[in-house]
Amino acid sequence: MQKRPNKRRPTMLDVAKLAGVSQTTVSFVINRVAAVGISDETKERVWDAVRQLDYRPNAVAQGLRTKRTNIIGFLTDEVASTPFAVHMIEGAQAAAWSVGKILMIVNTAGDQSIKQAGVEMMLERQVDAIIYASMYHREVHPPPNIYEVPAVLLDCFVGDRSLPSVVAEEIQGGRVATEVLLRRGSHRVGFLSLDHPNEQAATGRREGYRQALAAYGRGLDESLIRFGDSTASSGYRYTRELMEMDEPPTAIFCGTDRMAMGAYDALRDLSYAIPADVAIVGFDNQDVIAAYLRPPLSTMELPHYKMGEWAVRYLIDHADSLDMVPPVQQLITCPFIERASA
Amino acid sequence: MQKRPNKRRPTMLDVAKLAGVSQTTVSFVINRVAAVGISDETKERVWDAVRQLDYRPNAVAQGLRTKRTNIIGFLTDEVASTPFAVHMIEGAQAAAWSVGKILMIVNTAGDQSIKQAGVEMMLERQVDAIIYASMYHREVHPPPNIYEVPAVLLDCFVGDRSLPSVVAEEIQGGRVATEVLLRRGSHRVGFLSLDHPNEQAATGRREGYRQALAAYGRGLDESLIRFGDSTASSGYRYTRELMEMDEPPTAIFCGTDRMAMGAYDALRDLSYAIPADVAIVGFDNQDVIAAYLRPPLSTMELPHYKMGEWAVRYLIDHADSLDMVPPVQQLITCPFIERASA
DNA sequence: ATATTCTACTAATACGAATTAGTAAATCGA
DNA sequence: TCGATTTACTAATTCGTATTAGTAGAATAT
Repeated sequence: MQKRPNKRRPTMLDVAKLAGVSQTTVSFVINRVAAVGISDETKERVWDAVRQLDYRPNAVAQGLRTKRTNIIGFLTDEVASTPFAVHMIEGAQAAAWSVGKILMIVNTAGDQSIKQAGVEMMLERQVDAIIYASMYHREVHPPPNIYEVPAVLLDCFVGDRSLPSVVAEEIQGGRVATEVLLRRGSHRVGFLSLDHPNEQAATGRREGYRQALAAYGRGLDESLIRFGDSTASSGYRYTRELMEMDEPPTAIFCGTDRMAMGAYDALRDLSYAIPADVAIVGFDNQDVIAAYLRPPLSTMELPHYKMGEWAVRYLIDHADSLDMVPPVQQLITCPFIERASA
Repeated sequence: MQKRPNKRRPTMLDVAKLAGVSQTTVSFVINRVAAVGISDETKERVWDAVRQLDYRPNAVAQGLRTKRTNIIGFLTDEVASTPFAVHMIEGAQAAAWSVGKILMIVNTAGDQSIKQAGVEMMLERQVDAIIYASMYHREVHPPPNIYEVPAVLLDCFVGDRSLPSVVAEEIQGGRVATEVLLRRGSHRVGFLSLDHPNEQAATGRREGYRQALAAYGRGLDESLIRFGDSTASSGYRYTRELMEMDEPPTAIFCGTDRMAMGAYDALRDLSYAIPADVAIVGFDNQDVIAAYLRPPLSTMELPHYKMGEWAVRYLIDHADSLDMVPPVQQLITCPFIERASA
């Protein structure tokens, strides 16, 4: 049986009585209100009573009175498909915790009506702000009632840029990844691209690839590019295609680590050594995969944790001034994680 | 700029005025209090006013008055190290959502003092219940104040069984995994075991392995067992060791999918075919890995989602009776996911 | 000595909803 | 036909805290 004491929790009034002062005084002491004079002796008595009763403030009552709940709503779409993106939640949670706030999470599983209801529920619960997170960088269409409260978009953005947002710098990531490959002397750099035409995660990395090539005075050779989804199978298939060309690439930039996982298998089946014959750079730095492939995968890290942190910090620092300034569109750099594949 | 309307949200009193009734009546209508007679016509007027003003109840005020917040606290340790375990959160969230409740998540990053403070914060916020989740099955020591509120342990348990808990049936999982291997005729089944002596995830799977062997009339051959941590490197090293024995195993039960990932590499390096030469069964059914190894990995699924669901359902169904019954220790079966490695 | 300013508190109220205890008018019962 | 019900509401209170507006009494100023 659960030994749960059923006695009513003490309130400020209980503390006040025990300390022989008014509830008002208790409130002043506990909240360290400086503008009011309370003798040290009284303060001591109050704190003693607090300790004796194990008094704990009722955050709900506080919330009602002050109209601040110190709760930040966190709305996500499909976490399932991208478990590594939970680092966004971790980052946000840590940042919130460090300033005494807490996250209320609703996972909408990609269902638009639940999104709407999710925002609605958060508003009912008087969250101080909302973070609307996508599990991969793309345009989103949050329910309109999100504008009722300070909000920031995490790893996504709205078409009219009417909400602040933090996203990964996909273009820079794509560029750096490609440059790493180019720099080690590969003249033919293949590219396994994500095929979603309207998602930044796909288009940004592609643009970065193009820019790097251009910086090295090369044009885009369409025959070196393949489009697929973010799976190992897709990576396997297209890597084989690439390597079975007359003049196969000597390096491949894989749009995601999962594709890289497939690429590894294809190269192994075709007896190519990594990185000796073909160098590989991935994207995402997905735990569980990147560090454990053999050889360990060099890849671009998606700064999920940092983005999560940034989102809540921004909310906390600019809660009041949000409607005074144009919504920031923040980019977070993707660091290159060097391992052994390039 | 964020187009955030600053007008005060309407309260019940505003609705009441517009509808020409008392606040009490509005409350009765909105909450469909049957015991009180309200004419249909009046109800209509109230609902009209609600719609006109876009009235939305203030859950904080409700919480203060009713002493139920419909918030369930969810305390986790290191999510980071086991991203696939977020399915527990998903399951819990979905179950909560389906009955109008919501999750408040705090990630303690394994720090005991934060755990304590986390529970404290949740109690301050008047959560209706707390779920204390571990990212892998083991004994835990939750802060004592958790007993102040209905609580259940998720993928963990306390030594004195004083709290209800849901965990994966590790023994059954280990047994089934081994039986699958035995059934296909392998006479020598190797085992890559987790080396944590006091974690069920380790000991349970080991015990299952032993039971299966016994059921087939075999004893434990210690030479076929290796102890390592849950990484691909560890899986690689010990699989090589096993396969370089005089009489190598013809099947290997890997304590985790990550170990299996390493085992695949080792077998490939030694030119053994999976499953023809060596059959493999993993454990966890970790997304991103299991389905994408080549050949796809047969493995035991850790029923994270179900455990998460169970936890909140249990809390909801038994909230009042928790202190009347001995704490349930619920086991959830690990299903075998057949793919191509065994 | 008296008006003024401090010092150290307290009384009263508000936050937004739920709920208990009524109440006026209509309906019923015999 | 007159008291008893029933119907359809409303007034007042409560939840636990923060905050504004006071208020005695002591210290200071003039």
